[in-house]
Amino acid sequence: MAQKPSIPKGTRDFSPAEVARRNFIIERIRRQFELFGFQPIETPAMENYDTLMGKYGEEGDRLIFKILNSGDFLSKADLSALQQADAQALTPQISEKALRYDLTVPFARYVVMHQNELEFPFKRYQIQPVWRADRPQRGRFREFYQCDADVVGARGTVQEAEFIQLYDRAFADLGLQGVTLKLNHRKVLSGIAEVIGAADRLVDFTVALDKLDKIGRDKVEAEMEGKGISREAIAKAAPLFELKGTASQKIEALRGLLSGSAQGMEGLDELETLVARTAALGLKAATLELDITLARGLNYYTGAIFEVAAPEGVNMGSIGGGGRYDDLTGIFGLQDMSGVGISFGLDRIYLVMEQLGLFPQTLDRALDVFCVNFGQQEADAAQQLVLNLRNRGIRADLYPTAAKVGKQFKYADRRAVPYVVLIGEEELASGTFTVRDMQGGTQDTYSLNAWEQFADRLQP
RNA sequence: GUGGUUGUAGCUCAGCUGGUUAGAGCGCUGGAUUGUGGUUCCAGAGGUCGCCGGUUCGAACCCGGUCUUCCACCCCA
Repeated sequence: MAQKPSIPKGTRDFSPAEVARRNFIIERIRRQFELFGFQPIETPAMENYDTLMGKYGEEGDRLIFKILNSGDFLSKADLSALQQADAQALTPQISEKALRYDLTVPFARYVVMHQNELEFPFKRYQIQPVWRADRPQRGRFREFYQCDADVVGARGTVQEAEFIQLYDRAFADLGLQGVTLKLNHRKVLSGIAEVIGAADRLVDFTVALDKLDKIGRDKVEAEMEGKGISREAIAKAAPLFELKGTASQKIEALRGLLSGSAQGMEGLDELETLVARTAALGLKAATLELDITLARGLNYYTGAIFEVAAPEGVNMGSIGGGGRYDDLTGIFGLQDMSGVGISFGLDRIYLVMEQLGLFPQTLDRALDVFCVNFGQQEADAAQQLVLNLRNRGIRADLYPTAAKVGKQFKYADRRAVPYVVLIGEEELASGTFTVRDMQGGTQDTYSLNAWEQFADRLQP
């Protein structure tokens, strides 16, 4: 009995057309990464269990794919945890590796391990798959690609401004107009929590605030209260719910609220600098928006926070995100190494571009010239012609068998080949080949010796 | 992790309150057309009804479990 084939939940196969489109996105993003001075690295699909655990919060730990040890792993384990059905205690006993959950923590590990070989500030980019044991949904997979660019070893806001430009150029290069670059600052969030007297409830406060767009002010306030934030504190935060206007106007309004918080004012100064610099440099495809409700990755971000929203009308979670983390390498023993980075979510960008019909049609064409096979002798001549064309950089192929001509034409049609070459008995006798323009339906004849005339027509 | 949803031919889907041989369109194969695709006509192949178990004289249909899909949470790219 044949086994019914399947792949794990949340994973996908990619067809030739899909790979061509994914590569299109990757190439454009990579081009911008390199134009901005980033260098590529790659890291293993698996990291040591201890490298990953505890870096993404409790929720993150749950979503990390753990790899079962090989061999007779039970004999080495302390099985009391198994008897008590305590998965949390048992897992480290039987697993010492895990699949990469993101590209940032492996990068931090890389920087610490290779610190003596690196030139700081070190600018790296990395385009690789990551794995999360999440429940799949549209735009949410268990295996997906991230495209990250990070800089470590430099402080200041110049780099943040660079990343805003990088985002914008990449989306412009992809032809994806209308994305929103949301900007916030961890110090501003901390400052708010400080001045309203809820500094110890920072995460609960920001997580609730983050839902403002989705559930509205009343429910946000109710959730804050439910998390133990006092009514008095919530009342003090009222100006947050009424922020309006341009980024500068919002910053002005926040200065009033945060005047009692040194770090809050520091965050506002940085945001103001970033907004001003971005205004001076200009944006091609994206708009910058100050969003005080943006609260992501608070486990390690310490400065500016970025998130990218798809163009309006496209139902998709964030298609990118990033921020500054002052001490990510500290946990691996390298202190005072400030970093800042951004990430592009390849799979979500793909879905957005597909929905908006932004992929170039030429991506569907994998072959420029297709040569019909009429039999042994004709095929010999055809093969030589095909090789000549390939040497010119033209994608050309010869059908492998002398199948019916109708069938071969149908094949060429399916593969969207623009030109079909015929070298049959007649052509062979006269030393020529016939070219059919599949779109126009016209046919021309060239001498085999003058094949470059045909090549010139394809590549003027 | 919580709650819901989906699964029938390669694809998109019909299939009544359980009842004989499970259908359509598209696609596929062959032919009309032994040197011409995308149009047309004719013929044909193709299905353990996701999987396991249960109820029943009888299950694609009812029940339980499981896997999968999609959705809302949680969280996130």
